[in-house]
Amino acid sequence: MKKPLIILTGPTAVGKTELSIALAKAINGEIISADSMQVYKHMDIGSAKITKEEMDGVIHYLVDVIEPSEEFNVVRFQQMAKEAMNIIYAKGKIPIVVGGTGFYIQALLNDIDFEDTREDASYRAKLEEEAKQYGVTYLHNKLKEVDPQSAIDIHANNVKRVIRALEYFHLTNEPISKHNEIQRQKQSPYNFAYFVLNMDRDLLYERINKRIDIMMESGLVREVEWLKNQGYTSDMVSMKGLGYKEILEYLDGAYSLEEAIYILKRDTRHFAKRQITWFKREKDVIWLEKEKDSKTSELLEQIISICKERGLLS
RNA sequence: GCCCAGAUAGCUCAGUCGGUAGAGCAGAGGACUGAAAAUCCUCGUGUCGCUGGUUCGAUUCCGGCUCUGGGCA
Repeated sequence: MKKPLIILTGPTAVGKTELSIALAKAINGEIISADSMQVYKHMDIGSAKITKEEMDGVIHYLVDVIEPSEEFNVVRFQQMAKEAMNIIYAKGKIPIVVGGTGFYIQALLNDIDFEDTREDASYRAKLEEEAKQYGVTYLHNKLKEVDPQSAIDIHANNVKRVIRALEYFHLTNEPISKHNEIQRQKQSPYNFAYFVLNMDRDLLYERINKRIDIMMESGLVREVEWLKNQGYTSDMVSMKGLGYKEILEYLDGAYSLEEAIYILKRDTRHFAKRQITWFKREKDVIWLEKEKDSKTSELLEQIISICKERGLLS
């Protein structure tokens, strides 16, 4: 018998948090965050991290659990999220995965197998050096030799993914394209309902702009200054997050605060668009349209009735 | 009031030695299977301010008008 799993996602600033709390309370569930930034400690304002008050007693996993200097990625997410799910199931409750990182959700939902494909930092560094030295085409040609399918799928300019494909081959002697092909066939081991909350694009962009103004008022600059003073640097994955990257560059004098805010708003809008593109491609997704005057209770009703239809709730 | 410079894509601007135009940004679409808030790909028709004139033909040259900067009074 497949175990139940509810997913609630959507682009940044659409209003996932509020709805997720209402949902968790209504069905006595617990929340697992699928957010690549809210996992980090000390990064509260820029990641729009849920506060203790907002949680309102609902138990959250994977929020505020690792240091900004630590490595975090899909695989760690998957492991930690699975552990959290087991704890929740043991209590006889339903896990609700909430957050905007589509890749993480996919890895968890379809239980993608990453086991035999560790990363090799020194080999990566070597390839990065080669890309700099001989250009992106050189690396891409290298990939063409060992994994022609990936060379077709991955654009030469996409150095990160070219490197990952080469690294995969280096470690396993198998093309990553084959691995992807197999993983893509996977069916989810869960009885799930995958909700994507979305709204009119212009309205969403307005909310994003406004949210960033609020972040600035709440002291985003101070937060980033503090992180900088703690020794966290721009080469860390955590500091590449939206809000951190831009403010850090402002603090380093790359541009004025006004420019930094403009870029931050713009890049956050671009990010939201990419998120939507991701969810459009995912199968078995249930879109929830949030209108300007939608009430949380109405959206909640929709979610619950669909969950009941699918046998997730009685 | 006079002088000068502008007025071209949502914005900033380029350009057409007269044959109805193109960049950046914004915006849109897409990819993604151990960096994913990362990384990468694709997409440019708009009364060329209005109105007369010259011309086979004007966004381009000439005149007038309107508006916007700047200067002089």
